[in-house]
Amino acid sequence: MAKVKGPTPQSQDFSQWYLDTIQLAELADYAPVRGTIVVRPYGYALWENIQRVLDGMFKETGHQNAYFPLFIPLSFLQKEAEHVEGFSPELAVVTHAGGEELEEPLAVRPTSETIIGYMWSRWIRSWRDLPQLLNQWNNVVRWEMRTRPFLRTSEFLWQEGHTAHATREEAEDETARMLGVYLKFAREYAALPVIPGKKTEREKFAGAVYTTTIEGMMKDGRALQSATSHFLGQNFARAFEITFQDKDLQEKYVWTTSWGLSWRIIGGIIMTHGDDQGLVLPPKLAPIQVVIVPIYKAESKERVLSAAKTLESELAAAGLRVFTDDRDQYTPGYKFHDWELRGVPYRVELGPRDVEANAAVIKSRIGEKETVALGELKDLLPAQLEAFHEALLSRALTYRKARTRVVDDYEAFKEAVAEGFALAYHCGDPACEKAIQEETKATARVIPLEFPKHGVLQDDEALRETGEGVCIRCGRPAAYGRRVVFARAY
RNA sequence: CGGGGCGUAGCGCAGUCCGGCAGCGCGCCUGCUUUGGGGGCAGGAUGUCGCAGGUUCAAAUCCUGCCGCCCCGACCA
Repeated sequence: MAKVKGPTPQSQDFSQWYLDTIQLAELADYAPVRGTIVVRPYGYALWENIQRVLDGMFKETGHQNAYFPLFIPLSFLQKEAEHVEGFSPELAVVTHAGGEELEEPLAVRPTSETIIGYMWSRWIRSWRDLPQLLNQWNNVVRWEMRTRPFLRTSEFLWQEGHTAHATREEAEDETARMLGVYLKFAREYAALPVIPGKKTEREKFAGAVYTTTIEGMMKDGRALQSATSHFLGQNFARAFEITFQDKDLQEKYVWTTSWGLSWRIIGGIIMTHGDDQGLVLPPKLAPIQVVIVPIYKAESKERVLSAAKTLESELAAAGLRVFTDDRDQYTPGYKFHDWELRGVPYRVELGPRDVEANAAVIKSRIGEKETVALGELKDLLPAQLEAFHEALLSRALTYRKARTRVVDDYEAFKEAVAEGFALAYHCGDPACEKAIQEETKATARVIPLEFPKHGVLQDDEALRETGEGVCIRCGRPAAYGRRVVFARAY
């Protein structure tokens, strides 16, 4: 037994566990500039899988990718009142270039509504130019005061979708449709049981009419906003004069939406599924789904490695992302720990005894070892990975439900948000929300809603209930006609 | 911006009080051996002691100034 190389236990210090795990699993490392990170190959492979899946879903819903510039004239950000107020404090601004002071400072984009709005004002003339259904994969910069890898970094990677429509109905429909895409991605690929719904006025996007969101619960009971889809109304259309001539010959402002998902979702995956051994990755996104660890002595090395390579080819042919760890300098035990730390869903151990018996030992990242005939693996493992996904999703949902409490008095509310989610009535007054935050550190995370047309449904009966009540804090009549999810958030 | 802490090998740290050969663990390199849950033995490499100045025969250590990072708070789609 040698020294233990592993993350700080979750129970001891969850935040430290998170930071340790990212470093030890080689997902990312700190970069020289405060708040910036380097995404290492293993972490980037995870991001690429996220990109590939989501990009396919965007294309299926009719969107096209484009690319808008990193630099935006500072004046653009100032055209929409709420937008400028929301983003000014965290803007990075370029004042010098080419050895000279610039005539107009350039904002490094914190998001692209403004520059896209500007371009649309030039491109859109007729109702025939609508809808515009665009997406871009890029980086944005927001100079946050406190940073944390993946969750809040000075620069981050994401996708931002932007659409423009002829009617309000169409734009609102788009907003709900894309929330549905994110919800599907979260549940069916990332195994994250998230709660869909609307943000309160206080928590909405700066410049939106309203913001929809999916909110997840991390293993420490805190909430993570995992993606957002905004209905922007005509706010940006008016700011940038984006108009079109409609069928009825009238000149009208377009209706726009925007929606985004960032690498923060990686943080969500880590903190939802991980354990004291390290990462646990959902199989559909895992860079490596199955790792083969060959076990041999000098005399059996050739036989075992040959069998491992044959198996690798078979599994790859069956569509699995498989890797054979034939590093000679490490013992099998070391490799077991190493791949568990990296969250690989399934491991196949292949030694002389197994090769002799035409079998292998398999072990799920969250289960026990079992012996299986070699020939069965290519059919068995894909089914096992599917089951693994379901196990992660249901485990996380069970956990969230256990840490969610329906509360009707403020003391119970305080206890609930110290541990997880509180479902409570609220008056809807932003000042009251602020007071709650000051008194409990909790904020309104989401008003649970469903949009059945787009598959946006709750996974917990308690989130579906409607009703009238009085505000948990001030006792005034409640808004929204249902309970709101409150929690401490990342 | 307020409060606290830390800068010494790739990483984690001791040494600083009381000035006197630059250390420990892990990792890394070489060889032999080992390999079914983080092996063993032997040998080896690696330092602008955050930066600048000062005191001294002598500074990681004392003095002065500066810089950076981390944590807590404020801030934050």
